Amino acid sequence: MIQALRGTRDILPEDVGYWQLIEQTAREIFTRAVYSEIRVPIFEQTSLFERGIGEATDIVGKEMYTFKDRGDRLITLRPEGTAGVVRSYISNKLHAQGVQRLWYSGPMFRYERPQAGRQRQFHQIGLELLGSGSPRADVEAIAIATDILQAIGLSNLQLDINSVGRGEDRQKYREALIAYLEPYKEELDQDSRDRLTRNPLRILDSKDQKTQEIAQDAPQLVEYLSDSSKKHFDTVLQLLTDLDIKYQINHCLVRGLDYYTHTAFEIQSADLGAQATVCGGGRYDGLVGELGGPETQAIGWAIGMERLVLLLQKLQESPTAKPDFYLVSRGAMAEAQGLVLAQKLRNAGFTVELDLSGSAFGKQFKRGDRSGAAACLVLGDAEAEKQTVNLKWLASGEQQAIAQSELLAMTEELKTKLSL
RNA sequence: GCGAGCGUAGCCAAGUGGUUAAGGCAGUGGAUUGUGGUUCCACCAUUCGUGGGUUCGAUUCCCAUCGUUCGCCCCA
Repeated sequence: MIQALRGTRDILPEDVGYWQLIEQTAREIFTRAVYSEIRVPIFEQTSLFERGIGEATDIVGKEMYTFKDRGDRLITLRPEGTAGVVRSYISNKLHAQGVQRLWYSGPMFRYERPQAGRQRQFHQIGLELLGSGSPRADVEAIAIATDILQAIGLSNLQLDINSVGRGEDRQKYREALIAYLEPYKEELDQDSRDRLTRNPLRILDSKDQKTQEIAQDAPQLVEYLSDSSKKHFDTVLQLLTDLDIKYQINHCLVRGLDYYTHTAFEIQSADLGAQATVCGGGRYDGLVGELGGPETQAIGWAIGMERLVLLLQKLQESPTAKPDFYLVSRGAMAEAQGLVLAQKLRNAGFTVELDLSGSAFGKQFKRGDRSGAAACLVLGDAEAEKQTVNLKWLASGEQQAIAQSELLAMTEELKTKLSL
């Protein structure tokens, strides 16, 4: 048997309702803030991600799906959305049109060990706001994220926020941190020792007891922030308070992608396992310039769809569509008329499920009942002969014979009855 | 990339080194050849993820492999 590749998953009809709920909610909220959808390619030149995300990051170093195509081009399946959107912003000179408010959704690919809430092909909805350095831009972006999460019914979420400063601030801090930690090298846990040169900021977040103690007295990133960066951060926090968005400052919060500057944030759920982050993002004022565009200030985030679905599954049954009518028919003439009637009702705006089995009426009713339909439409030889149809409301059992033409003429009445 | 657990039907599962692998849900057919939600009956795994080994004999023990779950790492 051919099985789906490791870390990929089929989203089956029984679950697709969750996905549609999330997508629809996000779309509405984006639209209200006048964000436009952008659709960019799923694969790009490998160098885009190397330059954008950073050569030293885990994502680029060991998680990308990279291959050569038949034309010998080095290609990578996108591991995240921002680099592609920024590339498009530059290629299409969108910067010439002022501030760009964009959103996207779709699959991303990372070669990781799968576990709950982590797959190799996973899906994100993301926002990118390009062309503004205002703290209000940061807060608008964050507010849209919290609105979406709230609108789909999630609570018990926590917003962690930090400022990672400008690239050069962070570089200076990084050096100071390494200088501080170096003497303790032997006392650090194995993971942290490995991170010392690669990603020292993450050491502050280590779960190891001893490492925690050492990290207590380490220099703090805030001390290295420029005055303007501090001011920006303070304003962001003030604006969040104005919007009544609760947050927690987390000085250890750093993001794994090199392009972040100033504001960095994560939204986590306590109801997930180790993969608790449902939304992550931040400001990336250097990226557009880095990739060959004009210096442009920007902020963005991405939501992990699979993780949201996991949370929703705990909260509610999968939203499924129930038909208004279930059409029961038996006999050649009746079945032909039934198909025509079903189509006409559908065109009039009703959802109609057509029983194709040709089995006994009893069986068809049983299936009709299970479909959750409000009513059955029954067509047998007798009805076909007279061009009528029996309308049976399943809740009450009440049944009436109606001319087919009349049924189609009473759509308003039916819609009222179905509360459509 | 590292550590640990798991893998019996579409789903949930019981089971044992020995001729025929419980049960439930779902599905299909029938009781009821024109009327559902209840009930009853029948059917539904030559096979226990896959490959190899040990054994007279393995779904059961061992190894490998694939998948999955949890944690580390990383991240959405």
